[in-house]
Formats: sequence, C-alpha cells, structure tokens
Amino acid sequence: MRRRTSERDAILRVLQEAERPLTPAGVSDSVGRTAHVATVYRALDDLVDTGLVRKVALGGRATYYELARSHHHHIICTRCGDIEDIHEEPKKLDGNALKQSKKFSTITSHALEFFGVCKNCV
Amino acid sequence: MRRRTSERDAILRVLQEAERPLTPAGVSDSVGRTAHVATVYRALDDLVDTGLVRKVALGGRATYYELARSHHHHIICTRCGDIEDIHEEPKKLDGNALKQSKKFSTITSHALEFFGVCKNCV
DNA sequence: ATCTTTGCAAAAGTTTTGCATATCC
DNA sequence: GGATATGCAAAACTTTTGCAAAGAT
Repeated sequence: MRRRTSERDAILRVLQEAERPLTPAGVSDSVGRTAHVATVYRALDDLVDTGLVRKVALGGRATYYELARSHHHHIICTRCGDIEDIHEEPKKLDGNALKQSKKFSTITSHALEFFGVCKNCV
Repeated sequence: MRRRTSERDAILRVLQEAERPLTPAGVSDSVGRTAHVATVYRALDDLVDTGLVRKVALGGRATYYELARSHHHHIICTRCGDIEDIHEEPKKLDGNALKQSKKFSTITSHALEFFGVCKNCV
C-alpha cells in the first residue's frame, strides 16, 4: 500500500501552485527543508505511477514534472523559456500514428512539445 | 568558421549508420578512441546548430541525437525500448498549435513522441 | 507490530569547462 | 599565423541507492 505523508502533500501542493512544469530541483527549492531532494525524486516517481503527476520531456538537461490535469502540451520559448499550454485532440494524433505503425498495436501515451520564440522575445 | 575534422566525420558516420537515436555516450562508444566524450558533446552541439543533427527528448535521463533526415517522430516501446519512425505533417500540427497560442507568433520546431507496447512485447 | 517512507551520505551517471596542445584553413 | 577543435582532468549537475531512524496504518 501507498502511504500519505506530509512530504508528499507538500510536493503535490507545490505542483498545484506552479503554472509550469517543474524539475525535481525546482520542487525541492519550493518545499524547502520540508522534504529532502531524494524524497522528492522518490515521491515524484510514485506520483507518476499513481497517475497524479506526468513526466514531461522538454529537452533540457533535467526532467520536468507537472500535475496530470487535462491532456495538453506546451510551447516553449527558446530564448526566455516561457511556457504556454496547448490543447490537442490526443485520439486523432494517436490514431494517425497507429495507422502508420507496423510494430505497434497500442499507444499508451504521447508527448508533443512545440518550440518557438514568444512575442516578448521577438 | 566551422571546421571539418576527422572526429566530426566519425561522429556523423556513426549517426548515419545508427537506425535509432543515440546518446552522447552511445556515440562515444561507437567512435571508440577516435574522439573523446567531451569532443562528442561539443561536436553534437555544433551539429545541432548547423542543422545536420536533431536533439530528441525521449524522456530517459540522457539526451538523444539523430541525423536530421526527413521530418519524423518516434514510437518507443515502454518495455523493450524498441523505436519505430512515424511520419507526420508538421505544418498541420504547428498550424493548429499556433491558432491556439496567445503568446507565440512563430513555431520553429516541435517534438512528438509516442509511447506504447510493441507487438513483440505484448 | 509491521511495512513504508524519510534523511543522510555516498555513489553513479551526465554534461560542462579551463587550459595547453594539436589541427585546420 | 591565426583561429578553431581536441584531449584531459576536474568540476558541476542530475539521479539513484543502502541503511538506520522515523512515521503511517
């Protein structure tokens, strides 16, 4: 069984209040000494397993995590790093991909990230 | 100016012969002592700038690189790690995303990765 | 009481950097 | 010759792990 602890509550709260995906280090900074970095890593892994949190690969050196709210993707500004949410129809994407695939019969998830220069940085 | 060296040639050759994206460590293993790991990192960065190579975020702890051939994405098997190429119409994706965005007026690139279980692993 | 989670500290893995030397043009 | 790239070694990060102590059910 999985247990509820004050550390995990704090980590979830941080993710809820963040308006953008956070790295484990970012989460750790926000929770301060409430939870050790190692705990943040372990808790994030568990939360991903649980389905409450999603792992986001934005291409930087670290991994990002965000609360698993409604299905969406991101546009990332390659100059300032600003991030905006983009909503897509996942079924259409997955269906098109599956139609082309010879090796796969099921797609369980997908990641779609856009990169550009935001209006502030142009 | 950017210079052509035997190390970069070797690195490009490795990427050409690979049928899947490679990590810097993977490239380094393949080129052997022809190029130092630090050289691989620097060369890959330059090759990305040049546009010959693309950076691929597959969600693992390391970054992957592949030759920038025709525009495509990947399906990754979450059990065995097998990878298959998927071709999409980038303009349609980017156009839809841009239509929704308030902060961005240009999209320079995007990354789309699918995850599933391949037929061998089912 | 038992099983899970935490903190700490150490290790493993990834990426970056300074500097002297070698290489390219 | 002058600018750029390389190797090496060290440093900076990111992530994982073993273990004893603390906490949850």
